Amino acid sequence: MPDELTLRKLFPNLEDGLYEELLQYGNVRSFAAGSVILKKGHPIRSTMMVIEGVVKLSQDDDEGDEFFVYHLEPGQACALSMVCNFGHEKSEASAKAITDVVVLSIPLQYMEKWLGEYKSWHYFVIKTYRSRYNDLLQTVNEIAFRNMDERLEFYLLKQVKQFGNHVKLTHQEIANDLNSSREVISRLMKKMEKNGWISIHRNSFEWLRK
Amino acid sequence: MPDELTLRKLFPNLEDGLYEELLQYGNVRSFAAGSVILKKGHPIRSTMMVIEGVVKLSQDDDEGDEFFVYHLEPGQACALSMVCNFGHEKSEASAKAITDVVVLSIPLQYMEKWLGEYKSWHYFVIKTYRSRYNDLLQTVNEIAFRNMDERLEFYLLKQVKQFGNHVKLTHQEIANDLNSSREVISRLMKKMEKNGWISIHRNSFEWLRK
DNA sequence: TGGCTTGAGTGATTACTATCACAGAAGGAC
DNA sequence: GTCCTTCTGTGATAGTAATCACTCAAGCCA
Repeated sequence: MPDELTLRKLFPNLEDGLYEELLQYGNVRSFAAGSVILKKGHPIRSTMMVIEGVVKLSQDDDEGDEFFVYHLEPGQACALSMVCNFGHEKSEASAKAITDVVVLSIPLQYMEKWLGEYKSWHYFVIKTYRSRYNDLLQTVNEIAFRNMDERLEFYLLKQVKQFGNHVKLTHQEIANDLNSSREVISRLMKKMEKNGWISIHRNSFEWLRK
Repeated sequence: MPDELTLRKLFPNLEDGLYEELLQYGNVRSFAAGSVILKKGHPIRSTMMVIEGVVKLSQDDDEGDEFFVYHLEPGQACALSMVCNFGHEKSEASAKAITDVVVLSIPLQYMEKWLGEYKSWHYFVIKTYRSRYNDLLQTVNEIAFRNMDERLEFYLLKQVKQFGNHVKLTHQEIANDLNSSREVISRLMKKMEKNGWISIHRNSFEWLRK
């Protein structure tokens, strides 16, 4: 359960009154590691501000494949769930709790109301969009121009940055995130291990290279 | 040279005073078809609102390859050039005039000033982000999950939607936009022609399918 | 008209990735 | 320990796209 001090640390530079309203009208919601927060095709009724844990955003296709787009960490908010004040669109992507997660869920009417009342809020919203937009651009870059070995390297580095040198992921999970196949990932990681970049364990790997 | 009426038509629902300020402080800039409006790596000093013509946004890699991301048409604005009020970032992408283009260029200080003064302006900015964000998500979807034949079909349809049934593009240009090669595009388009979807001319093609 | 440039068509080859088919290893359950 | 499930490693094969090497066609222009 977040208090005002936590909010101030995670989401700095908002107006005083806004912190109070966030606490008053936001709903604290917890998700266990592995659970689905937002599913493709479902309507979005609130904005998520991440308080604790890591949320994985994926782009889904019609066959149920999930393509990793980016992580949200504490202090970040979901851009997808900010679009809906202008319509009642459905989610194109899905969000999943990777670790245990606590979010502050802001009902859309407040989301919109505060846009008019708090300058810091609309800066926050715009900043959120900007960050997620840049993340997406980088993703486009990688899948448009890079081969699987480079994409895997970028991907693993993102995981290491998020979870530390020892990352718990199976080859199958990595393959899903990159829309590839387990065998391909297995081979490429074996090569990285031979080069001394990583060491491979069951269900996890360790990043060795500086 | 746009007048207030034109602006009102292209960018509806802004406040009265804002139209006047747009005309007063925005700079009208024209670009000939084919010229480069914004280049990767250059700092962004203003926001572009498209008045006339079509602007192509591309994501560039380090080797100079350009990957088509989306079109901007009259009444739209460039999300990329809206990020900079929070820093002095450089462009990750490039913008090119496809037809003769007229844009209203808004210096960043006004861009930011109006965010505080005009509610309609920050809605406009957020709406712009939202649209471009969704465009990007669709792009990710296509390159992550689709084969070249499907991506080509999507691509050609986007061109047709933008320029009408008869589109002037060489196979080489299409290949560049999709980060593919001329021969591949040539073969796939030949197949589409055999299926009666298009007819191929020198420097152009025609969309036949309903 | 003939040369020249640019764009398009097509076969052959190569590279990368996906898929199939297993074998073997690790670890939990009993 | 033994069984069983899950994860990983690896060869063989197939499919898609990129690259190479040409030929041919269209249109300019002198």
